Amino acid sequence: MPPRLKDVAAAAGVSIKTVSNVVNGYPGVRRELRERVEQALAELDYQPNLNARSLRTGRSGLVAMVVPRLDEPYFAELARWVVAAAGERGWTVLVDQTEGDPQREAFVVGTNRPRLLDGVILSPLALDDQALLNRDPKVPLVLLGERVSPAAGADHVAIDNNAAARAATEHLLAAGRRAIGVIGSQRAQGWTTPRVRLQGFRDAMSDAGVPVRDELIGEVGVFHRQDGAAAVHAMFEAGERPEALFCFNDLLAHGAIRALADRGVRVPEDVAVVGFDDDEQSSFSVPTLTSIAPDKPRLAQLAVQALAERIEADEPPAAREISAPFELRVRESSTVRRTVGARGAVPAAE
Amino acid sequence: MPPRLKDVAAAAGVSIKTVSNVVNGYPGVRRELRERVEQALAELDYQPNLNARSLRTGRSGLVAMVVPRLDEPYFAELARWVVAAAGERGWTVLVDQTEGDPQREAFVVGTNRPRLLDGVILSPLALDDQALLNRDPKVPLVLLGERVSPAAGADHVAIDNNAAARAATEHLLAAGRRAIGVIGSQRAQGWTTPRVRLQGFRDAMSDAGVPVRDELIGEVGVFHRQDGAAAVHAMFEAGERPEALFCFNDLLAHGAIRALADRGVRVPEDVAVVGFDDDEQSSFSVPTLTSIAPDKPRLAQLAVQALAERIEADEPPAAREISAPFELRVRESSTVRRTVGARGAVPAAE
DNA sequence: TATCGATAGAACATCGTTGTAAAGGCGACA
DNA sequence: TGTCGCCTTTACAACGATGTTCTATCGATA
Repeated sequence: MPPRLKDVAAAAGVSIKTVSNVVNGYPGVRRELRERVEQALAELDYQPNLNARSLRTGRSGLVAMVVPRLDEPYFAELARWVVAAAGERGWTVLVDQTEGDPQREAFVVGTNRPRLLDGVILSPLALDDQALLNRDPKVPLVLLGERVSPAAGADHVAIDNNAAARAATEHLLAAGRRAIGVIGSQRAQGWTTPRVRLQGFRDAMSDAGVPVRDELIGEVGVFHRQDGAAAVHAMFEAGERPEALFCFNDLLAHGAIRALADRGVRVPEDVAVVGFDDDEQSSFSVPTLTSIAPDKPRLAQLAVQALAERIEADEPPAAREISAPFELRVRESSTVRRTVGARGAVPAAE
Repeated sequence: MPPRLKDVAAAAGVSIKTVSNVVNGYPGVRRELRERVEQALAELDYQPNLNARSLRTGRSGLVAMVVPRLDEPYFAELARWVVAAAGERGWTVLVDQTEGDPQREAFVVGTNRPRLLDGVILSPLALDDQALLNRDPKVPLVLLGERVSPAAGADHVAIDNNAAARAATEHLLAAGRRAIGVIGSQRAQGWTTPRVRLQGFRDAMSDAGVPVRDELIGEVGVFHRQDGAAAVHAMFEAGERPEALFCFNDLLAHGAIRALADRGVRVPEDVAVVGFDDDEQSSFSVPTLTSIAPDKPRLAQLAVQALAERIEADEPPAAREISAPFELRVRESSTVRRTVGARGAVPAAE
């Protein structure tokens, strides 16, 4: 029912191919004809059929952004920037969620969602090297966040997690805290992000000559608020009294702060808390949360750019390791709370 | 390069169409042949080319979920449920953001993203009736959330905003608060959601015989945290001292609570706060936030179902008004705070 | 004026799939 | 044994777009 090239061609009195040439901006169409065709295009309100075009050309202009869960603020914010960056290239983004299921992640990279996608940006949680090696090497793939083996032929875009964890820890040390714990270790799973962050923490503690107490390494199942709260309760019920907690993401930190409030423990007076991701909420929570802020727009832009290069390349290029900057945003949760009643600075608008 | 029906047919020694029949589960293929074909399918790891299929059938299995911003928790949670509900129907969801731009919203409904989509679920912010009337009536459309004119030939799925606002207000009245304000009025824009919620508030106040003071109607530009904070600061700087604030979404409420903390005003002792949307954060904030909780999984399911019915119908059915349940979740921000030091109940896991 | 070259436009095949219609095989009945 | 009819399978066209090849037209030059 919608107009086709054929209809436009009939209206303008030219061949189908000439209309196609006009639509695609090819040179070599006489001005007079071009104008006639353009008028017909406008009159019929022609819209190309993308399925037909992509069947013919092999390009769909569609890329997938795959995250564990859309309702985790970090991924939602990241997705927002990826959609924006992809839009600038004329791409449309299809967002999918894996719920952290390894099978679904493997599916995403293993089969080119039947030829519908030009490429995939994946934020894996559970994906292991094996699944990546089994993947279809024809699907341009960029990993955003979690590191997997660099041998897998996919670019990897992330911040330097070790350096970021060190920065967070050094900040707490500089504030005079010694009994520093972490929330977010995941010994059970083989995932790399928590491992790298934990290593950064240990490095900083070791450099400062402060011992790490294993009892202050809080284990979690996943990185959600309730896991952060549960880890804090477990730690305190075991009799531990940390002076500071470095949480491996902001959700864990908010859960931890909530649990501390439930126990009547003051933040930051009794326990300083630092998070990771700098979710927007962290600028508004009570107390506001000190956090590692990855440059999300830049991460998204780099991922989209890397994907574009892979899509356009004839031969799959070698896997690259691409790094984005981060910064530590110091807020109330790790500093001495300002006097109650004083009007604080308005949190920086993001 | 990937195998086509043609390749499978050659491998199995049958015609292309027979393979197609097997792939699509049509009856009337002899068992022996079917098994031979299935084996060939498995050996070649055949995946149908969706572009070709959809060019031929006119169905793509792709629907769009269009929201203002993915990083607003309410929309992110909703999107999560929509993706899940659509997945059960075998659909893939393409998530897009309008940033609240009326032109982009109009574009979404005005042109069938060149024939790529089977349908659209739209959470509009700024869309007006005019744009809806101009839309392409061929694109199955379901509106999720904001109400627009029912004449526009699109189904509308939402909770009863007036009743929800009344429930929130009555809860504050029942707690003995009288000087109740709202945060989230948007007189400038013509959007309906804030208008309906404001009306529900006025209705409840009027029913209770409590006067509404215009100075306590907080205007905002958009529904973000910083707007909630700014509205509170403006209200207090004008010398107002409300006993309670009904915020039109949770982001506004979190911003408001932050602003109250900056001013040394206690929540809920001095000011009770109620939000709307029941974002996950609201179960963990300090204080936890009382909020209207729309049944999001149900909203998503109803929207997907309504869309499916529209897609399958030959004639566009009449526009329907579909309602989902909500409930008021009472938490710390509107009740007397429990004694500091006591261990509170663990927030209900979602 | 005749020939050549360059350029604009058209005809055709093709991408991978599925609907339609026709062909093929088989058993049953007369 | 011949014919009819049913059921399975095949051949063909079509969805809408684009790359390739070929033809027609025009102006310029000898």
